Amino acid sequence: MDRKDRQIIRALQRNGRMTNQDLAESVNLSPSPCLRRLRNLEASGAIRGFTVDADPVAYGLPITAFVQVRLERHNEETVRQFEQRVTCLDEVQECHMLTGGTDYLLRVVVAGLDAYEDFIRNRIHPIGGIGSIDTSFVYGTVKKTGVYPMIG
Amino acid sequence: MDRKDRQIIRALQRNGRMTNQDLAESVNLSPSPCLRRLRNLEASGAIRGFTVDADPVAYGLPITAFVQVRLERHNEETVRQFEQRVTCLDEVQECHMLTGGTDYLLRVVVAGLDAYEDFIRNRIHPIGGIGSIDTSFVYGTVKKTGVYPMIG
DNA sequence: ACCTTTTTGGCATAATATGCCGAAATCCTA
DNA sequence: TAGGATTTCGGCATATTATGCCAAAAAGGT
Repeated sequence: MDRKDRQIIRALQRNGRMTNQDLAESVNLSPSPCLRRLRNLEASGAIRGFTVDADPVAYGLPITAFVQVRLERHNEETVRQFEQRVTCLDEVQECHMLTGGTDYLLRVVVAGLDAYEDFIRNRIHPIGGIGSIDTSFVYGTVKKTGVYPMIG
Repeated sequence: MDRKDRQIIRALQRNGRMTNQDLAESVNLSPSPCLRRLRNLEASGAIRGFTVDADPVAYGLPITAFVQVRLERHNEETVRQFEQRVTCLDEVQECHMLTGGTDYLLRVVVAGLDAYEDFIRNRIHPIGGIGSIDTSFVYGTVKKTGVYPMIG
């Protein structure tokens, strides 16, 4: 992972579907070595994959919520059960383990407030072992970028 | 935005760089109308862009933090100033406005704990008008997907 | 300075995207 | 439900792009 690899990543974070020729030009390489670097970044896991940034409202998911979850107990079985079940829920876009007061932070997308109530009651609570849930709804996004800061 | 458009979005969320021919096959269309739908989704804003999912650790950003920010006052000038300044900070990958106890939730990536301290002291605090900052570091990610749940 | 290893650039071929056309399907109205 | 208008589709020709291979240049070590 040298300076050129980071340039390639940043260029693709700005436009993940740009052609290899444009990518090569933007990092001052000819197409051949540029494509080889890209494939190496994929093979090494530095590039996990490519995605599309779709407007959730246009898609039909107008509600985004951040959900802070605390477990009742932290024995292995409770933790394992929670993580395994949460991974299977399509509404959960992310689930992170956090330092501080809460154990997990989830980002959840749903079609409406009624769908959110259904999600909490019939998807989350049945998992069991949950101590507390604290929901914050997103009512505006000031910034959203996938471009990492420059290094070196 | 019909069923096929949502299929296209979900397919591209799984692999944003798949060829139009593979995409067409996965949604049971021939390449021509599939590409036309894709271009329409881009033009309408339903598709905002394409990105690469890069491993921040491999890139050189091992620390990810969620930062909850409350402002001292909520007059227009304080809010405008905060949002304008935060948008310019490369370490800030996301900034959302939230219901509940905190005004803003930021996702921040940095090269280390010292870089985080520098970020808070020399980038965030100088903005002014900030009431409180509550940082939670990510020490594990249970799930991270860009694929929306199926609708219809 | 020499040799080894790695990375690069160019080229030929295969795969893909793009734009345009007529045909099929869908939708609206009577 | 029949008719006509509108939308969406599939196929084809052309232009653009990706891929794999080889020799040359650059980088690194002794």
